[in-house]
Amino acid sequence: MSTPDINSWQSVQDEVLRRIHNRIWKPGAQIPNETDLAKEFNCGRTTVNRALRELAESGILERKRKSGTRVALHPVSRAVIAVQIVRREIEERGASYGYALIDKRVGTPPHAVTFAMELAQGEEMLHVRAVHLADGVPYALEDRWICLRTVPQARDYDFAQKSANEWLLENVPYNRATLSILATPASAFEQEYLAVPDKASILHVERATWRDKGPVTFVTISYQPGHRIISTTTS
Amino acid sequence: MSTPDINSWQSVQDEVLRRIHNRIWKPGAQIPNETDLAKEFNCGRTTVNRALRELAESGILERKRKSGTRVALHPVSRAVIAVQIVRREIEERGASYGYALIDKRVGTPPHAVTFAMELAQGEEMLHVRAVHLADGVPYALEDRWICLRTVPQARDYDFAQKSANEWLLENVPYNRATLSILATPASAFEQEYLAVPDKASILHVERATWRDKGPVTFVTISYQPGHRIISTTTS
DNA sequence: ATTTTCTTTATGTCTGCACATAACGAGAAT
DNA sequence: ATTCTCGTTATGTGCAGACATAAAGAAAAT
Repeated sequence: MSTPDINSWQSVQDEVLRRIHNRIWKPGAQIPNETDLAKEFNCGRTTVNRALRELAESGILERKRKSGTRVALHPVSRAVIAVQIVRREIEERGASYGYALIDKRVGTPPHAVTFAMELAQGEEMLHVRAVHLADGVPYALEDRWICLRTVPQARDYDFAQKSANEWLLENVPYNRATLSILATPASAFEQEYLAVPDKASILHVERATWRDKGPVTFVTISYQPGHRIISTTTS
Repeated sequence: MSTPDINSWQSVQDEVLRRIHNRIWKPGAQIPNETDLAKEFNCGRTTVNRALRELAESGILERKRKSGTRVALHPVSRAVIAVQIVRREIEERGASYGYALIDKRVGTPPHAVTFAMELAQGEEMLHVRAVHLADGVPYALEDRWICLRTVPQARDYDFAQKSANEWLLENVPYNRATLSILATPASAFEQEYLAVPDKASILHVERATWRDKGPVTFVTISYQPGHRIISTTTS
């Protein structure tokens, strides 16, 4: 064989990627099966399997039993964004973190919220709003609805010191989550608490979480104009 | 053992997740090592390893050689967004796809572009602008700079029929990519071609790609107001 | 006390082998 | 021709055993 021993799953992956990038294996074309590749690379089939499995997960290859493996025609690359507590986000930028509770009250959530949480209307929930500060300047607004049926202990917790963002993460585990990113002009509320001009363009991240079948919370994080969400590179 | 045989990596993962959700294993706490878990679940260590490895990749567990495995204190959950060609995006919504080239010319890109592509200034690049239509209505604008040094064949390609988006993906492979999401008020250009009112809030996705060391392209996709980027759920 | 070296431990990976499972396609039964 | 059955094939997964490697902690040397 011209290729020297390629006997780590990482090096197999590298070689496969090289062949795809160099069009030795063209988009849509089938590649040799695992057994043959293992023979060529002089390694175990398990090793080849792991290399190819990961590439399939990342969308570069398409695999089907019996049919074999082919190079994806229109690779759907997956951009991964890290979702973490806002305090961490701010601290990672090297800024000092500050937090202020705006209000906390029980009420009936608007349609948009019950819809996103897959709930019928009318149920009372806890509404918590707060502002996260970076070096004393408003960095993001948190507008959160907490389901009191799933998280009754939230009613009595005072969110003045610790943000609901952190409190929930530490105390209420979740199973399932959705995330959605959108842009809107700044609302009057956002204008006031983010201290931005009229009609500024605000980036929002909406996130709903569930614990088993029970809805936990729905939150909108609204960032200062100019904020960017940056994806860590994949493939 | 109280637990019946758990001998697929998927079921091991489920059981581990169950214990984390039920606080049997608390955030920050160490969990038994692979060998012990394999014994308890009556399966091979390989199986446990795969289950735990995946959970570590998804940020739920933190693993370190010798130290062992612990439940992440502040899990950084990873939201995955699918990045694909705009035509597919539109077709998946059940709309008919349309495309129109706005202009194509050679010029010097602005600072923002050369910065994102990690280039010095002054190099001439191909600037292509186009609009993608869903059911005849503007869906997104594509504003793209193509590096003629890396992709010289782009100069002579006529982007009137096929969008640069698709042409590049089919003809110029890339290794590395960055992605960034932001919101801005609609520019005059966007107002005109997206047919939106003054000061509308536009969601942009910026993406730069490289082939080995060579910059390939930098593109901004600007969506209609109200557009959402939705993440596929992870764990 | 500080630094260096060694041992121990848990994870990381590779291997060969086995069997499970999806799915294509040939051939039989209708 | 259509439907059904079944063998073939490639991927998916499980296992035991082995060695590699990072890293914490103990022991030894300075």
